[in-house]
Amino acid sequence: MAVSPPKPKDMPLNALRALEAAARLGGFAAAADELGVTPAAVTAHVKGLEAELGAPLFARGAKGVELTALGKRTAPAFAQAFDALSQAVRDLREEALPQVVHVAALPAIAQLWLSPRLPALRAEAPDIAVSITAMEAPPNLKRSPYDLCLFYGDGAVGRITDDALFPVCAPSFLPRLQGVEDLAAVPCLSDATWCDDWANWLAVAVPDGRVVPRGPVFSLYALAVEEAVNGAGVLMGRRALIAAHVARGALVQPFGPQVPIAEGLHLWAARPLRRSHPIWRVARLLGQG
Amino acid sequence: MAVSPPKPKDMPLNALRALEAAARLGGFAAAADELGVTPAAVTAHVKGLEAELGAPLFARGAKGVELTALGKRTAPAFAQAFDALSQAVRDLREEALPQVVHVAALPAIAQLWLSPRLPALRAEAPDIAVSITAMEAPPNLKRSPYDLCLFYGDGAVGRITDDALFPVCAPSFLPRLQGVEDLAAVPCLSDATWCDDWANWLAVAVPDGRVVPRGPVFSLYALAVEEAVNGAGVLMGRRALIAAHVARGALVQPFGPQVPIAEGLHLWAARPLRRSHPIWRVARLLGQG
DNA sequence: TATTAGGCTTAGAAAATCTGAGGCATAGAT
DNA sequence: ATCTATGCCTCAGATTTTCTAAGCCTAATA
Repeated sequence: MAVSPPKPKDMPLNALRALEAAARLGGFAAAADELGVTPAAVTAHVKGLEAELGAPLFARGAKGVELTALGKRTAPAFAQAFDALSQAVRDLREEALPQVVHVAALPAIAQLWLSPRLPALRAEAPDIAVSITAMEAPPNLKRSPYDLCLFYGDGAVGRITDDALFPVCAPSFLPRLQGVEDLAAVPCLSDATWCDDWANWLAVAVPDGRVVPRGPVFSLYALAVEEAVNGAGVLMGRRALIAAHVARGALVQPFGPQVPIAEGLHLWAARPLRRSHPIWRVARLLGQG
Repeated sequence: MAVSPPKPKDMPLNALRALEAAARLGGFAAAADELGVTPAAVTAHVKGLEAELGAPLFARGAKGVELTALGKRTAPAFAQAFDALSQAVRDLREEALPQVVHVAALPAIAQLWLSPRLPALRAEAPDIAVSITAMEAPPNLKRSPYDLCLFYGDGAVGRITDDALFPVCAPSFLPRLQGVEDLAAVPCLSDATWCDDWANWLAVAVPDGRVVPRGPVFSLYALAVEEAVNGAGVLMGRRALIAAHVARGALVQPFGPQVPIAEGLHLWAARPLRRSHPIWRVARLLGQG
């Protein structure tokens, strides 16, 4: 029976967060990814909790981990608590700096769609600073410090614009593209993550389907666009992203139809907002632009 | 505009906890005490948050700190979130080890009142393990991993027993105590935290009040009791705590009245419990004993 | 005027946390 | 049946966070 200060240490908060993420995402690797650490760290955290608890929270299998009954019963409470905490942090940030709006967007969208609209945004709302972070996938808004997300998606809510595919090239490149069949003879630029765009367009434009496009692949769509502008080849363009270049004549459509795609640009916020709120104002200005 | 992994680090959880505690308790020193760290650590945490936030959360004054308007607005959300988190941890612990009940008690109560009752408790509920932690002040049940608290208090809810003061000594010491006035001539044992007990009893027993007790002071009441049993002097006893010694004849009351005191033994739980719950069973068994 | 209480600062120490490399086991593919 | 990919584990060492200790400062109190 100890007397004075036998500090009954609580469980470490970071370990609890790891547990929560692993439980919610169904795996240590996914949790590690969300938390921005290695899976080994998550392993260690969960193991520490289980050791202090004296009972396993996950059943380990070769195909991954699964929550034990104990974990299943207790995990939701942690999710809620951390949600509340994240929300509190977001509110705190916002109260402290109400004039900064953090936008998360796909790199291509950030550079090709959002960037050209920023001057107008600044003009309309000079009091608001817009900070943009590019990332491959939409963040978990409940856990990340972003106010708005701008990505491709396929619902109706939050849709800003639909999109369509069509080939484009520099005006100087036009002579080399008399018809669709010329595609087999010129470099066909494409993006690594949208590698299906060519096939999807060809399926409509050349249903007989004997044209197989070849050409360099870029990991950044904006790079491919730049190359197309420089006359490096023909690009399968996404209307929403190359509209500015087309409008200014830097890119032209040599032939063929515009093929609508299921996904369009979507903009959404972390939560409902008052109409007077800076985040809401930015969303409205972007949605109209 | 960074591209891939510009990890937008969240605020550190431990710093947020320090902020919450400081806001709730109204000072860094108090927060440090609750968290079991030095005030310097709390200072650093809060300063870190303020730096990242770009706005002060506390107004520093020489007499302590006070929340700024920003802090006042945002602190409650953190308190709620951490409450939820603590509750989740408590539930987790309980689900994992439903048969262990953690009791927090005043050292004197733990040793002199609770300890003698443990054998009966074990007999009645052999499936439950009772773990006891002694501490000077009741813990914040919302933030500490204790299931039951056993301390002196003065309400009606949760009261187990009232208490009263009267002098006691070893039977071998009786000859030296013919009357109240002899108190001035013998060692009067007392406890450091209950230093008023002698005065309170004398105020009733000897209203004229010319007796001034002198004698060793102990930081642990149980030590004073032990010394009294060993014939070292006369102790101002608290009935609830020395009942066992009196019953077995190790201590006797030489003279004078029993003076009721306002505070009695109180037992309370962190939250409402089902009657079948181990914690509830322990509480009931203690409340009846 | 001394004392006390509460907070700040700094440098250094301690502890938590993370990484990186190597392993193991299973599932599905060749 | 063997190969490959996935997902997790372990361990040692590195890094970062967090903490302490000691001294200073200010305002209120005695």
